[in-house]
Amino acid sequence: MSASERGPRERMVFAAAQLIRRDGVNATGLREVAEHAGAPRGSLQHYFPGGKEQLVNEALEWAGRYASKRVARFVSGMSRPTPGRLFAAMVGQWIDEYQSEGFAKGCPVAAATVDCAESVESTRAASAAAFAAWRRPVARELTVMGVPAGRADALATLMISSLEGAILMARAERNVRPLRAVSRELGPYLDSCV
Amino acid sequence: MSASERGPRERMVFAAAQLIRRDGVNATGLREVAEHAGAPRGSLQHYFPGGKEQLVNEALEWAGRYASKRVARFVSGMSRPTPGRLFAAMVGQWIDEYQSEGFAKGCPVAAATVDCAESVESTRAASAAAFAAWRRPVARELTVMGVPAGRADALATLMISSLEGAILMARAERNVRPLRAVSRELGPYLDSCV
DNA sequence: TGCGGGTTATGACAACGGTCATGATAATGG
DNA sequence: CCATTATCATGACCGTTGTCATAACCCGCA
Repeated sequence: MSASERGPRERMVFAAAQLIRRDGVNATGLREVAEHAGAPRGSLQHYFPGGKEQLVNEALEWAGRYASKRVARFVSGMSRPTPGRLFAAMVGQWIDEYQSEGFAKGCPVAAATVDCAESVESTRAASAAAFAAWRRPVARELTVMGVPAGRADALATLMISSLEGAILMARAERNVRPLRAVSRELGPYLDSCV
Repeated sequence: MSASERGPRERMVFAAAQLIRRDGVNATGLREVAEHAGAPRGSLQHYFPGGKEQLVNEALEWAGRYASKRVARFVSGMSRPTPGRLFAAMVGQWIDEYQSEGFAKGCPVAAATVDCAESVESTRAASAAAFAAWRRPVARELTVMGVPAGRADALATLMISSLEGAILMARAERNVRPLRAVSRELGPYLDSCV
């Protein structure tokens, strides 16, 4: 998740995602995004003629792709992957971040859903797409692991839901306890579904 | 959850909670809260000298108490309560609301966590308190149902996390599918923990 | 009747938001 | 070399926000 030195456009999308993660969509100013990306303010209207709405939606797209890639990487890095181990890896990434960097940031898709689901239709759709882009590879990996096709999608939904909720509670408590709890409680059950 | 005809102070706290549920904390204006509560704008500074921060925190307190009461009511309304049935009731309340009133509103505690966890310390603490006020009675009921004391809190955390995440996904998708999925998948497992 | 508190009402203020208009500069290609 | 696009830079506009100051109202009580 490094702020890689791509073009200014990508940097602004990335910066938007990070600021949304921390403060939510409405509290994230465009001037702040530009500054945080080391990009000129004028570039915003050039690269994102659709305004803040477009920038936010692209940040969600980015987040969906990122989550999807992480799932594939988690599984490919395991010698004998199981549903519980995949879930532990997904949760573990958040535990690691919170322990090493503090509880400043949450999930950008959750933030966009909370802030825009009712007020900005295109962003609501982008949130749904991001969740789907995340859930799809999880479900696919579950079927590869032996989960019946009919249950894979529901289990993937359960995994992502539990993680999202635990992220919220962990940030509120400033404690990784909720993340550990869902990982420990749900992991064995997921493995029993193969 | 009726907008009962209490004093104007309670009405404003209630209205704040509802608007936060819909638009998040930052997009909820104080003028809008007063109007929505049928209360004069001047009353805000009179009843809430601590400003928006105090109002939001009290709305979270209200939400925590409300959730706590609901849990007790769910259990007391069951002839033979089990963990899975309690979870189904908690999820079912959201399914019912979304099917009858649309997907406009989410959980106010989630909204406050997303919007204020990093920017307003007192509100972060209020969010944590609300989550705790919700989790405590759930864990207590689980132990009454026979769940080992050592696991009750973790299972309560799992239940609330899954519900919160499913609420987010349901709002994004404008579909109760995620709520049904977590209810169906997690219910049997919860019952196996007695 | 008049006093005094708890309320309500209204307007102003400073700050900040997203957006747009307008130029300046850099890069590119004929 | 020029011209045409791409990118950057800056300032202004208008709406909204939270907050505050001020004053009027209301109603029980003396």
